[in-house]
Amino acid sequence: MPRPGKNSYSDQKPPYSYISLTAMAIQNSADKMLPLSDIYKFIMDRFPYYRENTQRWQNSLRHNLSFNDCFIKIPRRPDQPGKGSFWALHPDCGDMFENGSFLRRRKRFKLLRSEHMACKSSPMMHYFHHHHHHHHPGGKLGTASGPHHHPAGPASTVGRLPHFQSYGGITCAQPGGFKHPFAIENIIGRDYKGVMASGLPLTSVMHHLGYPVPAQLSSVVNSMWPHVGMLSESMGGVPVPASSEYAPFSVSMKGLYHNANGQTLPAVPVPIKPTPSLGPMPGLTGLQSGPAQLCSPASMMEKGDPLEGKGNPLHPALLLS
DNA sequence: TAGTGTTTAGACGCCT
DNA sequence: AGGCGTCTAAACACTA
Repeated sequence: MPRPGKNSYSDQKPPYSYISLTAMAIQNSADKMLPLSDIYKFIMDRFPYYRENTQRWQNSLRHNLSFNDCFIKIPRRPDQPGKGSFWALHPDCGDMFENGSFLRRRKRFKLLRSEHMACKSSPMMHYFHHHHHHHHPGGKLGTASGPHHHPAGPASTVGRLPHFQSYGGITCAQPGGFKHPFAIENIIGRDYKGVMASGLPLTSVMHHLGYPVPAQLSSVVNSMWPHVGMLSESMGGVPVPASSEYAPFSVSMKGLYHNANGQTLPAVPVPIKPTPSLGPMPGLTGLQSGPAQLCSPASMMEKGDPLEGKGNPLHPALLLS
């Protein structure tokens, strides 16, 4: 049984899918969003295997970003020039992975067509188009590139909310607090909790984009995403739910409502996929099992769990520490 | 021009 | 067998 060394992955392919690797990179960032180049960088820094054949895997990675609904594109602010957009995790993608492990993906995160349509024509979009169109001189808000015929789901940015989708990955709650060895927290590093505790995925992105978030948004949120009503109401001043900590893969609810200075922030719409079986805020109990809709970071191992088949895999935490 | 983003297509393995 | 998820390749468009 080979024990992991610092460079254990140097000559072999890490047991993570590109989705996992991308999710790791994004989760590891302070703002929960990264430009493509930084995602590349993260992967190459952590996994020497990917320092070669860059064209191949980077093409695949880009494909995944575009193809998978769990990744959302966030436009750059005018004062942050550069190539490409930022990429973040869809707040509803958390449950993709089992036990918070990046080695196994529970299910594919996919927006429904109706959700794409709803997003596209949402009043929220109108709001932001109206108030913040200046952020997009190019006007390319998600390249609406015709009908989606991809069998596995629309890959274009149609229906994505270029501004709003940027909650930058409300991370995933892990029911029961179980820390899978391949969980993001262990994979990325010890400061993960600190990052998560201090970061405001939603608001940081809002700030990043320079958007004011008026209270009137609450009503819009309620009309668009009734299932997040609790969230919007809470953000309007109602105290946050008692169980506001969702370790290890979650963001404190406080983080959603308060900025770094402890100020209460207004509502921010979170286009969480409607899930009839869930409560107002999916996964807020922190004890959910089953079809939780919280963002559980990923664990992706599409080709079987190495814990089962190939023996105990190398512990990523040992690589990253 | 290089990097970025989208889309299509084929192949493979796993699961039901 | 069929569905699904992933990987790879490639073509193409857009943009800094």
